[in-house]
Amino acid sequence: MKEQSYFELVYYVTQQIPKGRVTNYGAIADYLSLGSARMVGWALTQSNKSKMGNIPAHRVVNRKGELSGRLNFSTPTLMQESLESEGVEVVNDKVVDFDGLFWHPQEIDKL
DNA sequence: TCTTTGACGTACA
DNA sequence: GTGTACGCCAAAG
Repeated sequence: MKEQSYFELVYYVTQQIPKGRVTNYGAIADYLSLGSARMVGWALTQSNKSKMGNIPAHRVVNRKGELSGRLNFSTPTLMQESLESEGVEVVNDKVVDFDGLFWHPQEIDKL
């Protein structure tokens, strides 16, 4: 992969997240060596604001498995609805069995 | 240019 | 378990 802007890398990783699985900002940031999980959130914020609606940002949650960024979506419920639509149980804005559904970006290298 | 803010995470009291 | 503090880096004002 060529050197791209950090947000493009985040887009790529986010798109590689398998359906029904989730990951967190820290994992992506560490995988891309961004040095800060905030960069991931920043990129995702730009992604939803941009015309790029292909970014499954709803599969990215914080370390606790909480849907911290749902307010940034078109509608606050879109994130939860999308996850539940993929088979991910969400209760009280948190992913159920987050530890079990967690997906490591490092899996991309295995593909 | 400096300051503030942010979809975070870890450490510590 | 909760609240505070700090690091991290980029964008916006």
